[in-house]
Amino acid sequence: MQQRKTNPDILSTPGHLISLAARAFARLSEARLKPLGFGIGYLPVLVALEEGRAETQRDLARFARIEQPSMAQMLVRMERDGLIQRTPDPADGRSSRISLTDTARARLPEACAELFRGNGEAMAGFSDEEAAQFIALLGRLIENLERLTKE
Amino acid sequence: MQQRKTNPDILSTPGHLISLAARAFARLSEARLKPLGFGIGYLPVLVALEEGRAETQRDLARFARIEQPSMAQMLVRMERDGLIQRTPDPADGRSSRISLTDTARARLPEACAELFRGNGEAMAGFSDEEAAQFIALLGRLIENLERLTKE
DNA sequence: TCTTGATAGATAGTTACCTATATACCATCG
DNA sequence: CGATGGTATATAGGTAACTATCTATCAAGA
Repeated sequence: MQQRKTNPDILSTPGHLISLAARAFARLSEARLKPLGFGIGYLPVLVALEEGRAETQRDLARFARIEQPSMAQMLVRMERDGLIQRTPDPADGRSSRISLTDTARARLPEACAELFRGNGEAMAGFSDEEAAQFIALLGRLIENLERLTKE
Repeated sequence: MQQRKTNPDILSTPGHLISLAARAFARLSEARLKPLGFGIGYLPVLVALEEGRAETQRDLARFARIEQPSMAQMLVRMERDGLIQRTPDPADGRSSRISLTDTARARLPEACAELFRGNGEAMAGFSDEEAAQFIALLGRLIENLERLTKE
C-alpha cells in the first residue's frame, strides 16, 4: 500500500548487514560442526587450550572475548559433551585448570578444516585484494565499536 | 607455554571477525534502544509494519529474514511491551493482522536515528569509497552464504 | 589477626536466534 | 461431504550471548 519510506534503509546499514552475515555464517558452521559434536562457540576455547594460551575460565573468557558468565555456561556444556575436564588449582581454591580431553584434541583439526572450508566458500568470487581489504575494514569497524562501548 | 600454532588463525577468519562485529554492534544498539523500550530485534518488525510491508506473522518473518518461531516469540515480547496489537483475520481463522501501537509509532523515528548514529560512529574514519565497498563486499558475502545454506 | 577489598567462579533471568514438531484451520478433490 | 494435504501459528527445547548479583576464597593493611 503506502510504502511511506519513513525509515528508508535501516535494513541496509552495516549494522544490520553484519548481523545477517553473522547469522548465516553461524548457521552454516553449526551444521558442519554438529557431526563432530562441537558448537560454534566452542572453537575459541578449543584453540586456546590446544595452543596453551589459556587455562582458567577467566583467561578463556578474555581470549574468546566473551563475558565470564557466558564462558561459565559454555564450559558446562563442553564438560557435558566430554570435551574438557577441570582439575582444581592447588594454589588457589577459587580456580580450576581446564584441559582438553583426547576426544576434543582428536577432532579439533577436522573442525578447523571445516571452518576454513566454509570461509573459503563464503568468500567465493573475492579477489585476494578484496578479501584483504574486507578483513582490514572489518578490523577497523571492530576497533571503533569496542572503543565506543568502552567509553 | 608451547604456542603450538596448530590452528593459527581461526580467530582471524572473516567468519569469526563478523561474529565479533555483530556482537559489538548489537551491544551498542541495545544499550541505546533500551531507554526507548525497544530491543534490537524489534526494528525490522517496526519498520515493516510502519511502512505497510507486512501484516502477518509469516510475512514479518520473511521480511526480517528470521524463522517463524523466532518471530512468534518476538511478537509475544513486543505485545507484552505494548508495541504491537493483533486483530484476528476475519477471512482466515489461523491468522492475525498485526499493527503498531501509537507508542511504538511515536518512538520509532528516534530509534532509527539512534541506529543511524551508531552506524556512523562505527564507520568513523571510513572514506565514502571504503564504506561503499565494505557494504558491497558484505552483500556478496551474504549472497554466497545464503546460497550455501539453501543447497 | 582480622577486616576489607579484589578476584574466580556460579547462579538467575533475559534476548535473539535456531530446529523439530504439534495444532488448528483452510481448501480441494474424489 | 469428508479425507487429505497445505498453511498459519504455537510449543518445546537448545545455543550463544548478555547484565546483575551472589558466594567463596585470597591477599594486604591496620
